[in-house]
Amino acid sequence: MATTRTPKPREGAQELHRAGLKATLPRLKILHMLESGEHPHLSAEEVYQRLRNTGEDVGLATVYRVLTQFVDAGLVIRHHFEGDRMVFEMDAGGHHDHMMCVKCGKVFEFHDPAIEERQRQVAERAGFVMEEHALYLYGVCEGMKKSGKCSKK
Amino acid sequence: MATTRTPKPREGAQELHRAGLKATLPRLKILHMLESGEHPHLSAEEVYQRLRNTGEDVGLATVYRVLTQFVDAGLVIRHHFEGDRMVFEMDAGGHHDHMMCVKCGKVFEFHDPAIEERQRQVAERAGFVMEEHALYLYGVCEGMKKSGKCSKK
DNA sequence: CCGGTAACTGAAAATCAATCTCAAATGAAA
DNA sequence: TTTCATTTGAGATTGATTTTCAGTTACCGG
Repeated sequence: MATTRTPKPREGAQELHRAGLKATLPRLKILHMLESGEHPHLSAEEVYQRLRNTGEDVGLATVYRVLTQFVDAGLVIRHHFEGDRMVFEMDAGGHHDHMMCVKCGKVFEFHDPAIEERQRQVAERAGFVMEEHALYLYGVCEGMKKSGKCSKK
Repeated sequence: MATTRTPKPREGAQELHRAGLKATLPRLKILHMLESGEHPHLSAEEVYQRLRNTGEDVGLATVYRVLTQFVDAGLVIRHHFEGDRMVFEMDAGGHHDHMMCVKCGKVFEFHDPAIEERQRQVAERAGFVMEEHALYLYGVCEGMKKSGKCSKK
């Protein structure tokens, strides 16, 4: 009766196994954090800090390793914002590009089929087989335009 | 009469002064290298190496400093290719985006007014004041598709 | 043409993000 | 459980870029 095994998040385990990864604690924790959607875009450092703040004991190296594995497994997408450290985000399927506020770091997402199509055409015209693209817009978000302070970040 | 490149770049001095910078040897050398257009996209390391190969005696730190000053002065544009080191290019005025071969590193330039316009619209719709954007396409260039070897890089 | 002075430079040290190393810990399968 | 390959954490390492600082150099005034 007292089969009280650790009452842990068995949910994510499936996902990890499907990806060919053992369902270890660090991996489950990180997967959870990204899936929660509370902070869709996180750097390795940020993931690390948040885990620590929650009292978890994971190494920074592990965070980097795991995030890279998630990217390789197609679970997560990695972004390289201008000059910034890299940030990670769950791959929810629907492709989208990003717009970042240079004042507060807030990130907006958007998708524009017309732009996508033009990109394809441009690549083709140049004799390229396009594999991927990175489109980032930088500017000042509504909140920062006036108030000078932004809710996010 | 030979209107070719001035062997001793006294020309650049004007440009530097206009930018509020003293016309020092390292700066003139670097400006010249970028202006020559022989290699439109160069990393700090590459600029440094090329200078050394020409027998010039400049420090790597100086190359980095000068390039950053040029960027701040609006003379040069800095790019951050996916995960790569940053590369610099003269700001010739006409804006353009880049397409890079993931096999050989060759860089193509292109400009698509339609894409630019859509970007502006997207930003506006999101309440952003767009300041800049970065659009990079990655793929396999014509040369690499077949031969497996590319003239460039 | 000749200083004086602030700007500039090179070399070495410092930073910073990201990766690697390796012994210890852990997951999963028998 | 027992085993064994995988995974982890801490710290060392790398590689790019930045900073520090003492020694130059460019440029303005005389």
